[in-house]
This record gives sequence, C-alpha cells and structure tokens, in this order.
Amino acid sequence: MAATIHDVAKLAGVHYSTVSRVQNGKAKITQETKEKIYSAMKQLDYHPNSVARNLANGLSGAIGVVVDAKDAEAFSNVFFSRSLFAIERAAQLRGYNVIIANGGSHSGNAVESLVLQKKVDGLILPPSTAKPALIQKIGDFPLVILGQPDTGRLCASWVDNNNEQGAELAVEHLYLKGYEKIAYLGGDRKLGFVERRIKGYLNALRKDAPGIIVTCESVPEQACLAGMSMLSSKDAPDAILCNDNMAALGVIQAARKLNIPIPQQLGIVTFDNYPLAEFTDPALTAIDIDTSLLGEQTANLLFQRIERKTTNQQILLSAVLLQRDSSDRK
Amino acid sequence: MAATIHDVAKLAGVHYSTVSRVQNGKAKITQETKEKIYSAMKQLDYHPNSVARNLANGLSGAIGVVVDAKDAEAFSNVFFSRSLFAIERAAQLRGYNVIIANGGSHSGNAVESLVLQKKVDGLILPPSTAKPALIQKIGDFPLVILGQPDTGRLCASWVDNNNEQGAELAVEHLYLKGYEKIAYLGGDRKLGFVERRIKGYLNALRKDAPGIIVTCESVPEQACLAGMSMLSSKDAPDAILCNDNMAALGVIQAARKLNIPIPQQLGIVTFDNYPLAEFTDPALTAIDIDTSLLGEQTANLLFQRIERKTTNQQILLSAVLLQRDSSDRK
DNA sequence: TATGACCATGCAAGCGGTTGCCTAAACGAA
DNA sequence: TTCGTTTAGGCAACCGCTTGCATGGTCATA
Repeated sequence: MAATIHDVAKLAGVHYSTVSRVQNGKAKITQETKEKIYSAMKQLDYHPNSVARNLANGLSGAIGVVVDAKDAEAFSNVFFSRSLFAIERAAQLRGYNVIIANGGSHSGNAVESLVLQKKVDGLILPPSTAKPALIQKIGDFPLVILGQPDTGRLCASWVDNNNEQGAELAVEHLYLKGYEKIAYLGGDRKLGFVERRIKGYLNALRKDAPGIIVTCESVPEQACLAGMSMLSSKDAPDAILCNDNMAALGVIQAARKLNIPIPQQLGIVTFDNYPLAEFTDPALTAIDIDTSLLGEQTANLLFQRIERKTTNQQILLSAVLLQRDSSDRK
Repeated sequence: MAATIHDVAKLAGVHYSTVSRVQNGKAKITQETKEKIYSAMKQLDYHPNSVARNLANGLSGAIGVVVDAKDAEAFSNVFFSRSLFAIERAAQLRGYNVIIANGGSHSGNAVESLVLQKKVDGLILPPSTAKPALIQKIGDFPLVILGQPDTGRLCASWVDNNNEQGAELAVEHLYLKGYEKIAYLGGDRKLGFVERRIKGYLNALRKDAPGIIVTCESVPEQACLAGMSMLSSKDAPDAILCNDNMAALGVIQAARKLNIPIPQQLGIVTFDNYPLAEFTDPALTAIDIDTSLLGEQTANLLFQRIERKTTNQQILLSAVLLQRDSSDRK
C-alpha cells in the first residue's frame, strides 16, 4: 500500500496537517521540521493522492478537450491533433491533466457529464459542440472554444486562426505572381470558417474582378469534376484558391487531364498544410497556421478563466503563406 | 452550488447512505423509497461527484494514454490518433475517462506521476516508453503496450498488428501480380517493427531469391536517392516493398526520374495507409491495419486487467492488403 | 517579572461519497 | 399471540487531504 500523509507524519513525528502545509508551501515551517518531513517523504516514497487532494479543495485538476467526431478521421485531423499536442504541453506545465472526450453525435452529453460530475475544471470545445443551449446550461463554467463559433452573438472565449486574412494573403500572393483571374474552389458555405475564407477572398479581389466561387464535397473526385468544368469554361480562371488539400488534389488532377501546366498556366494555393500538401506534384503553396500557438493560447486562456475569473476574450491568429511550386511562376 | 447526496437524502426524507445504495444499484430498496429518491434527484438535478466517489473506493476512473512525442507530429501520426479514437470510445463505454500524457524525452516521469498520484487506474504505453526499468518500478500496475515491445522478454500485455504477416502478404501479392525481383526499402532496422517487417519479407521470398534491403531516413528525398541507386543498378528489382508512405513517395519520384513506368515495369506496395497513400499518382497499394480494432482490443485488455486481475496477454492483429494502382499490372 | 505580539504546530471539521454493521419493522409459522 | 427470520434502511467510520481556529512556546518590551 502506498504511503499516505499520515504515515509521513508519524515517521517525522509531527501532525499530518504540518505535512500538508509543507507540501503546499504556504505556511511558515521551521527548517528543522521541514527536513524531518522531507526525509520521511523520501524514505516512504510518498506521493500525494491527487484524488483526495482534489476532493478537499473542490477541483479536479484536469481540463477536458472535446472532439466532435463520428469516425476516427476527426482525431487524425492534423489541425486537431497538433493543437491537442500544444494543449497537452501547456497543461502539463501548469499541472493539469488533459482528458479527451469524444461526443460524436451527442457530444452534449459527454460535456455535461464531464462538468456536472466534476471531472474537469474547464473545457475546450469545438464550435460544433459549443451551441448556445449548452453554454447556457453549464453557466459560467470556464470554457474556451477552439475555433470561431458560427453563432455570432455567443458569449464565450475563443481562439481561431484568421481565415479571412489567410484568404487575403493567398489572393495577394497570386496577384503578385502575375495571376489575374482567381477562383475559389471547395468547401461548404454552411460552415462558418468557409464563409469567412470566401469573405477574405472577395475582399482581396481587384475592384472590377468577378468572384468565381464553386463549392463541392471535400474529396478529390468532386473537386476534380468541379475543377474541370471551371477550367474548361470560356472564362476560365488562371489561379484557384482551394478550400482544403482534397480540393487542391482534385484541381491538380483536373489540370493534368486538361493538359494545363501548373504553375505556368494555372496557379494553385490551398488552405491547410497537411503533410500531403508538401508531397503532391507540384508541391502545394499553402496557407498555414501555427497550430502549436493556437493550442497554447487556447489552453492559457482557459487557465486564466479557471484560476482568476477573467472576462471572455477572443483571439485571432494570423495565417502565413508557405510558398511552394504550385504558384511559383517565374 | 451543485446538489450533493445529502441534499437528495434530505429532500427524499431518507438517510444519505440509502441514496448511495440506490445509485449503485446493489442493495434491495423498496420501490417506494427508490421513487422518492429518484424524484428528489431529478428535482435537484443531482449528479454524483466523481472525485468523492473515486476517493471512497480508491479508484480514479481514468486510464492514461501515454505518447512519446518530441513534436506535434507524433500526435498527428495516423496510427496513434486512430487508435486513440478507438480507445476513447471503448473507455467511454465502460465509464472511464481518457487522460493523455505526453512524456516527450522524459515520459518516464509523466508515467510515474500518473500512477503514483493515483490519477489513473491503468496505462496504455508505446513500446518506446515501456522500458523494463519502468515496468518494474510500477510493479503490477495494470498496463498494456500499444505495439510489440522491442525487448523480447518483457512481462506485459501488448497488442500489435502483425508486421511479419503484413510483409508476407505484400510479397505474395507482388509475386501473384507477376513481379519477380522484390526489394525492401526504407525504415531503420534498430526499430523492432521494421526488423519484423523485414523478417516477413525474407520469409516470403522464393527460396532462391536474394533479399535486397536498403534502409534510409523516412523522408521522400532520402528514399528517392536510395530508390534511384537501387533501380539503376545492374540487377534492379521490378518491385519494391516500402517501409512507409514517405519511402513510397520517394520511390515514385525515383521511378519518374528514371522513366520507369509504374506499375508496368515497377510494382510498389507500401506499409501504412495514410490518407496520402490513396492520392499519390499512381495510388499506392498499401498494407493496412485495423487501427480501430487495435485500439479497442488494447483498451479492453486494459479493462480486463483493471477489473479482474487477469494474466498478461499478447494479441497480434492481421494486416490486410489494399490493392491500388501501384501494383496493379494487368 | 509581567504583558502582549508573534509564530510554529496541533486539532478537528469538512470535501462527498461507500460500505460493514446494526436495528426495528414486517412477516410467516406454530 | 408469540417467537424467529428476514430485510429495508439508519448509523458511523473511513478514503486522504485542506484549512480555519486554538494553543502553547518564544521573544521583546515595559
């Protein structure tokens, strides 16, 4: 059986509350007493029981990261997993554990159970789970949304990358490279981040340029079809900003079928920098986000909320452009 | 303040131990009493405090999944994240939470703190973390290794996919397709699973066939170099079994540079079925593993160990071959 | 020497549950 | 009616730690 605080106290010849005080450091204790206690701890290989400690001070010592995944793919989602990595690191630094919970279709329940059963001190949620009803239900429980919520008037903290600015960056880059007619392909406009990307795209277009926007399912086949029809129309674009890597793959296929050389006659920039993007032929110029910073900021915002009830904050992180071959017209 | 068991008891007019008994279901309680209690619970929106419960019965209600990652990439590793998904699902089904912990370089410490501070009831470790010293240190604490440990004589449960059989499957497939001289490219033979794949490869080669094995760093550039030298040697292979998707990408590049058509003059099969593999040109025939089953089995083995101290078990899951274009010679 | 200030440590009441033991009520049999 | 059994549910100790309050000892000042 593992040693408890009582064993340490007995061995050190002090009351167990003294041991507790030495542990938490807050309270003046004689150097002599401290040393007796430390040596007893060492001797017994004492480690405080975190469950008991949490019960006593009404905490759980953990934060929950909720995923909204029907299948394993959401977990493999690079955006999610890289952020998770950063969140975990930030949490470890602060002494918190990270509990991951998949809600799937009924993530509301998973969330409620985590909160109501006091399993976590704070939550990180995806926008899809952070519905107003839920937010209201759990009151002012500390939570941060990882991504910008679709419902505009949501009273909550969130951290997101700046999709609008990312799209502007992409369009400006294409103009700079001498492309003149830029289209947007892919995504589902019902999704908030897609709409924001499109907004940025439209913002950055030249005054007189018509927006060409075609949405499609996020698989290469669909994007290829959409790309072929776009590229063979009479006013075909000479550059395409793709909503994701799957769309970009489809466009590459379409261009290949139509014998349009990339980047000479068609420039491509894609959102997301999945490992994939680097290894296509040609390699894809990508709008990348600092997922590590994203996760770190998210976690830190949450810790602030937990430890001293700060007000809600919203953070937007700028995207950067990774220049690769698909838009590198000399 | 959230309602406690005492509030429920008071409202229902019974002793709080009775409420506890109704909750856990074990004990005969009059229907009438039960109903009073249920209605009080509903009225107060009572949810048991899991921390208190855990303290009382000496558990933590969570399992730990340890990752050994220096950077975010290990988290994005499809093998890991898909397994994690399945582990989480299995855990949720059993009422356990999943705590993820990244050890990084000193994962030993993370593991110890989880165990010694009673934060988890069981652990899932990668082979890199499951060193004999650690295993010994935490005694017979329930743990399962996700992957086959490199140290042969390790007294522990583990679950892995059958790398040896996967390699055999690949070689047989290539022979069946009419390829005759099969090489193995990629990987680091210091890693146990690479060695096991190579063993399977050698097993399946025809009696008189010489093994051609070239290892290299797992990036396309290195694999491309290795592939070019292999393919331009005087006894070049007509098929290559790649240790991973990066190696396969490199081989595709090498073949392209040397104008060797795939699959007509060169067949390729790769280990791992990352999203990437499907979208190369040509699409890669891949040795795939059921990561979902892998995670589920791992979790279930752990729960068995936690709930009734079963003996250690080792499970090997068979790999399957996903036929795609890169080996599809008609 | 008496007085108060100060400080290290002991004491005990929680935190919110679980569970072994005990009791009183209910019931059946004689 | 009486006694023995059964059993629903009350009682209280316990899980291991935190923390407000009480206490006794030390020291400086008057």
